[in-house]
Amino acid sequence: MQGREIDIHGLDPIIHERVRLAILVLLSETESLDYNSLKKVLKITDGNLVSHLRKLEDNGLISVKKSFVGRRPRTTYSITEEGRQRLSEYLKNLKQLISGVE
Amino acid sequence: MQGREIDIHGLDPIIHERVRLAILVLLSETESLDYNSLKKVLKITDGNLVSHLRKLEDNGLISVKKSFVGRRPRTTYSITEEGRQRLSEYLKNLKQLISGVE
DNA sequence: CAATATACTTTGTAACACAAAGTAGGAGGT
DNA sequence: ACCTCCTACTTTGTGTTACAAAGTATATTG
Repeated sequence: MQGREIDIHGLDPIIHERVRLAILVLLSETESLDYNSLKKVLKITDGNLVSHLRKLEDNGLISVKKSFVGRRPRTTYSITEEGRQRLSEYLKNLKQLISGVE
Repeated sequence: MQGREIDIHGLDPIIHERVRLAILVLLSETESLDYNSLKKVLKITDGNLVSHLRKLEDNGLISVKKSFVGRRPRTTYSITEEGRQRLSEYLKNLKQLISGVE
């Protein structure tokens, strides 16, 4: 217990939020995902999804590309290099925290 | 990506908070911890710590015992059986979410 | 008697998550 | 021409939250 290292401040609050963590994980696994795919997978409301995406974008963790498929708009999200690194750092700290439970 | 199962709602919001998660992990590793040990390990303010402990207690995840050592008060915290189970369930879902990154 | 320790409570603030409803601009159907 | 649907939002609102700072009661130590 005294030898146990606990660093909650290593858990980036921008990343440590359920929806945003899920988005980053999803984006880290694929090249990119569009808005509707994210909405379907995450099962959350539009307002909710958009605000989390905006926060991730504002923090430089994801990038956004707007295009058209036929005449329909498509917004596509990708994780940035910085996002990948910060996610990795977050996961390192998270795993250290939860390692040894059970 | 379409086969990927993502269930953010399986991540209990009571547990999914940095300080509370850390407290539960710490308590799951030892018999019990007193207030001051928690404060030292977590490096947070009193008000902050107390409020998180209260929330965990109110939700039945930890139990609280008050005693005296000499004439000094000592408050001791333990994880409950329910807390252990809910932490375990939370961790199962969390690990599933972050598995496969990198 | 002053300072320190324990374990809080009170007060305040700024941020946050989330839902519900509304919007624009085009597509497709009748 | 009209209506509904789709995408990707924005706006508005509500209730909760995390957190810090400061104060408190009780007791011990210097």
